[in-house]
Amino acid sequence: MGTTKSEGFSEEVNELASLFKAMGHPARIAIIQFLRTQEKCICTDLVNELPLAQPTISQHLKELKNAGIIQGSVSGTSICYCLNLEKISALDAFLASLKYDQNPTCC
Amino acid sequence: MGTTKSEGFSEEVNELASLFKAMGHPARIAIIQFLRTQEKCICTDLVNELPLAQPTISQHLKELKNAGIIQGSVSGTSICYCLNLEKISALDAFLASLKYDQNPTCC
DNA sequence: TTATAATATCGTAATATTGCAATATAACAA
DNA sequence: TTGTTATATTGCAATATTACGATATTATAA
Repeated sequence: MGTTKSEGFSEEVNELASLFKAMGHPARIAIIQFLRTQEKCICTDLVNELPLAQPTISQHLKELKNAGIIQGSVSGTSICYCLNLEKISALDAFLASLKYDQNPTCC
Repeated sequence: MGTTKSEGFSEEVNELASLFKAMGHPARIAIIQFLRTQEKCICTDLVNELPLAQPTISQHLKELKNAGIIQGSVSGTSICYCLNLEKISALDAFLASLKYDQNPTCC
């Protein structure tokens, strides 16, 4: 136990869950919000922006990257991280569908 | 350590993170998807639907409820759980805003 | 009242996550 | 080369999450 049980759930459900999970941390939401405002997104800026140590931020960036929510391209000594709109759209589509399919007679 | 650091992040960031976190589990996504299709949403149905034991499902329902993503109203021996569209919309709005604010020159 | 059915809570073992200091790596500058 | 700057990795202690059996609770049925 302690492990999340993924067998018995559809691929789609597991994929959505892991994307939401990747966004389920304030540091990672803050990173995403920051990326949105930046032309060039360098990790040093984040170290100055977030109340966390550099290794911790690096770890959060890695999780977002593993989930496919951000993409990073090396650019000399620094790295340009950007949002991957495909994944964002997948989550957005799921949430939007919930709004429209809602049974109005329930609760 | 081990605790998520929430000081130093805005209220909004913390709230979004905790909503995403609540959705970051396959069982909880499956619950949400199931609720969407049901007129009456009773936990017993979920027990037959999900590959998890009843106490585990009850626990996941509680987490969704604590996050405000679902609402439950007692109805005799059973409970009618429903989606709270307000929270769903908050997440949806956040994701939608990411799509539109994206800097096209980045990456 | 007693039984039954639906759901919640408790306790606990297994595992995962978080945060950071220390250290490594990699690219560029002097 | 040596230094410097930006980022990643490692190792680890503290805490959180997950799953479930056992048990409690609560509402109705008999």
